[in-house]
Amino acid sequence: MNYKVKEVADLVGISIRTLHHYDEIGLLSPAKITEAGYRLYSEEDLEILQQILFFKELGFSLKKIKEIINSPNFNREEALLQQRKFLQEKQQRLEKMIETLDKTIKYTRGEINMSDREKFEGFDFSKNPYEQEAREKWGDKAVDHANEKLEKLTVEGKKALGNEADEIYKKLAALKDKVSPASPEAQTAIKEWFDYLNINFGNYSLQAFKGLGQMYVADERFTRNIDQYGEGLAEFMCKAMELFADSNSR
Amino acid sequence: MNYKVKEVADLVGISIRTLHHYDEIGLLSPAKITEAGYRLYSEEDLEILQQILFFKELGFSLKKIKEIINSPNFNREEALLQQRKFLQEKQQRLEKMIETLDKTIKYTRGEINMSDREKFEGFDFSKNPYEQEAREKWGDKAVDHANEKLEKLTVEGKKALGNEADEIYKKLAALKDKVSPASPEAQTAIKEWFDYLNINFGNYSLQAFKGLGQMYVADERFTRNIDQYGEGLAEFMCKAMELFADSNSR
DNA sequence: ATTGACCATCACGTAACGTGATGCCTTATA
DNA sequence: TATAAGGCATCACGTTACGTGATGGTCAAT
Repeated sequence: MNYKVKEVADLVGISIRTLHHYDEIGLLSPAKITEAGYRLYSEEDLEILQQILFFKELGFSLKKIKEIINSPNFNREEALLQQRKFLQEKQQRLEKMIETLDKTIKYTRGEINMSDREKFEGFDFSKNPYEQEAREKWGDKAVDHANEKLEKLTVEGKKALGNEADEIYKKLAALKDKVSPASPEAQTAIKEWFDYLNINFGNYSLQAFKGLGQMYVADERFTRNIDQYGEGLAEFMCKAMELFADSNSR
Repeated sequence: MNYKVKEVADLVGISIRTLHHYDEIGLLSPAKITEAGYRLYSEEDLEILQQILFFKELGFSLKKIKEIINSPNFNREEALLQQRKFLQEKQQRLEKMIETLDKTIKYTRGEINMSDREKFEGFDFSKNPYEQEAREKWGDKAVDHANEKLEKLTVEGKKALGNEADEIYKKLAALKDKVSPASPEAQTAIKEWFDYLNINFGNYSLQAFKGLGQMYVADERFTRNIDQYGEGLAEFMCKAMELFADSNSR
């Protein structure tokens, strides 16, 4: 049920260091940690890891992957279907490269002629060709949408005093240098934030709330907006939100 | 006829910086440089670049690629055929990943069950799976390392008589003007050489053995050393080694 | 003669780990 | 039950393959 680092590494064919790294950057943290500090990965962790590796195969950066799987409108099945499509496209690219290769072989034998352009058909090392499409699905539009609201709450909210969000931000900004994210004061303020979001925008699950917090630090646009209330506020909130979600679930 | 950096970059789909980088590390330097210092790439340069990118697609490091295409026994057509094979293997890996993906989709829908092992079929992010094979074809550090020792064996071996290597060299030197490299006598002596190398230095594949033979004539230092036992011995051995490798591999 | 697109060379930055070094944990075996 | 081997953890610095400006020369067209 619970895998240790080496077991996971051997099972999926990656290095232990890679797992450490993913933990470090918060991309994939093990479900449990023993008293001795050993990482224990659950079956669900494995499934997230699978997702991560599919995206990696497609050339996404870890940062992007993190954004995607933490996106509020990320959907497992949709992602899998999308990845299927991408993998097929990649296969076609490979097919084209093989054709180019075949032509080149004939060319070196002097059997045919080949233009310089033809010599590079199927090649595309420029940019990740899938990113644009993925961005439309999970990235900017969705994020922008959430961000728009947030911007109203931060930038304009600053002017519109008496705004509840503004008050909460200020309260948190004042707390962030004095107490830890785990402190009762911070957790109380974070609960206000949680309730505020649930009243004003759809309903946030604890999981989604935690994900949102991670977005605050993962996505620059959020970070910028939030940090207007004080440098490091985004990070402080992220931690507080995670703690809040973890301690209130189960 | 002559392409400037941006033209190459656009044609191939890589960045200008990449070309600069390849020049810096001596992987691909332009055929010409203008007075003003502009890089001008020839058609041949493009073909080398194509080779480089094929290898890159297969996950080889730039260092490895440099070693390969500078290897004395590098052969353009052979490389292309090898790459074709590798690309096809990669395609199959992708195929497997897609199958895994399909299974996973069904699995998330609860239609089927899936073991943790199955969830990662087709994955292999561990090591470059093609490197081993390429290593045998074009040789690598391990071979180079053994070659250093070999050099000592030829130079110093002459003095340390009774040395087995010395005996084999002498036997071959005596044969080279009397029989052909394909003769049973020569092949028997060459087999002794092959066994000797395998006993004394790691294990030589037949491919590596053949490559080593080609090195004897391609690299002056080897030629000089070997030919101390008799003019033309290096060439004789090269042919004998190639025949030995080809007839024993089937 | 000037402008704008292109070229060059630093030189520092970054991503995704690799690679020890050092020390605690655990488990099979004597 | 002791002990040794193998696994795990955390630094912390190294590496690969470029990205990203900054700064300044070059060239063809206006």
